Amino acid sequence: MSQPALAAVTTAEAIREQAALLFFERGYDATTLRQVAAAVGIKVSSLYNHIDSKEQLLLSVMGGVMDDLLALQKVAVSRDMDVIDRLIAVLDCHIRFSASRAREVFIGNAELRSLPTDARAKVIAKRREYERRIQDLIVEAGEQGKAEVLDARLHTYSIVAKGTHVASWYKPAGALSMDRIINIYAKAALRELSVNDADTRVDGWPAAA
Amino acid sequence: MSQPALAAVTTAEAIREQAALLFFERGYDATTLRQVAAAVGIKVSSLYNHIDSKEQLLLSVMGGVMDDLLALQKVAVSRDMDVIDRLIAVLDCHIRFSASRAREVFIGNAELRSLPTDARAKVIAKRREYERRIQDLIVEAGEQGKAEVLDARLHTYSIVAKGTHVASWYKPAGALSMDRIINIYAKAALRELSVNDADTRVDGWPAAA
DNA sequence: CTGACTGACGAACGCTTGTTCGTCAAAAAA
DNA sequence: TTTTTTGACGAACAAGCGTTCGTCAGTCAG
Repeated sequence: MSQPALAAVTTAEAIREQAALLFFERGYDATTLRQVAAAVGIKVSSLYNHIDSKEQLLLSVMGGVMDDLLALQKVAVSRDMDVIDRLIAVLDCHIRFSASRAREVFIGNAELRSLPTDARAKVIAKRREYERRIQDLIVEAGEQGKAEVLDARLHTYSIVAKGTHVASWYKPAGALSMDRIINIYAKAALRELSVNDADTRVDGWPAAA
Repeated sequence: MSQPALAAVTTAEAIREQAALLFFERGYDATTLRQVAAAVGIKVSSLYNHIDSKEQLLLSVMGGVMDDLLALQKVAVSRDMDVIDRLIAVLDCHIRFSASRAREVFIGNAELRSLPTDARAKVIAKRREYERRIQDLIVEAGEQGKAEVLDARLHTYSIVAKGTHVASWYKPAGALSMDRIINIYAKAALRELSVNDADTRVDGWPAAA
C-alpha cells in the first residue's frame, strides 16, 4: 500500500525486488533483513516463509543475471553476419543490458565478494567466458584487416568498463536516452578499434541498409 | 613480525595500510575492527589509541585520494600546450593514478555510500570537478576541429570508466605493464575522439618530439 | 630516582545482527 | 463442516559488532 507501484504479484517477488533496491543503494552487508522486511511491509520473521537465508537471498537476486547476459550475447554472436556487424550486435547487447538491468548488473559487480567462494567462482567463470567472446570477435576483426587492434584484452576491458560504469549511473528518466547511449558507445568502441566506416555502420543499426 | 614487509613506520600508518587492504578485498562493512587489529598485530582496544572510530578510519583511508588526483590533474592541464597534448597529459595522469594507487581509488569508488552524508557530498563535488575538467578539454578540442566529438559527457564517462576499471584489476606484477596500459588506453581514447594523429602523438609522449 | 606519558591489553558494555520457534488467524482442501 | 496448509507475527536466541574503561608495563624527561 505504502510501497511504490513496482509490479510484484508474489510476496517472494516483492522481497527480491526490495532487496535488490536496498542492496543497490546501501550494499549487501549494510542492508538489514529488517530493512528488507519493512520495505516489503512485513516483519523479519515472516521473511523466512519465503527465503532460506540472507546469503541465498543475495544469490537469488544476482542469480540469473550473468546467465541472461550470456544467453543474449550468444544470440548476438550466432547470427550469420560480417564480423563488424556481429561486434556491433555484441556492443548493443552489452550496453543495453547494462542499462536496462542496471541494478542487478551493478549488484552483480559490486557484491561478488559477498558471495560464498564456490558461487563466486562460478560467476567469475561465466564472466570470463563473456569477455572471451568479445575478445575473440576483436581478434577476428583484426585478422581480417577490418580493425586495427592495439591490444585485444585492453580493448575488451574498455568495452566492459563502459557497461559497468553505465550500470552505476543510468536512470530511465535521465537526460540521455538508452538508444543514444548505446549508439554513441558503439561508435566510440568501433572508433577505438579504427574500424573504417565506424560511425555510418552504427547509424544503420539494427535496421537493414 | 608476521606481517608482510609493507613499509609502515608508525603503528597508525600500519593500521591505515592494513585497513585499506581489508576494505579493498572484503569491503568496509564486512571488515571487522578485530580483523584490522589482528592484521596489524595488536588487539582491538589498542586500535583506539590511534583512531577515533571505524568511520573516521575509512575517511582517513579514502581521505586525500581525491585531493591528490585533482592536484595532479591541475598540473597536467595547466601546462602551456596544444589541447590534444593537454588531453594526453590528463589521460596519462588519470590512468597512471588509477593503477598506481589502485586500492585507494577502488575503495574511494566502492565505499562512497559508506560515508556519512556530508563527507560523501564533498567527495562527489570533487569528482564532478575532476570530470568537468576532462569534459572541458574534450569540448575545446572539438571546437578547435581537432576532435570529432560525439557526446562530450559520454566520452568523459568512457575515460573515467577505464580508470575505475583499471583500479579493480591492476596488479604491479601483472602481465600488462603500467606504461603499456597507459599508452594503449591513451591511444584508444584519442581514437574514440577521432583525433587525427592519435597513435603517433601518444608514442612521442611525454618525451619531446 | 622519580614522575609523567605512551600504548597494549582484558573485560565488559549496549546494541544489532541473522535466525529459530510456537502461536494463531485466515484461506484452501477435504 | 472439518481438516490442512499458508503465512504473518512477537519473543527470544547466541553471536558478533563498535566502543569504553581501568590497569599496567615500558619509555623518556626532569
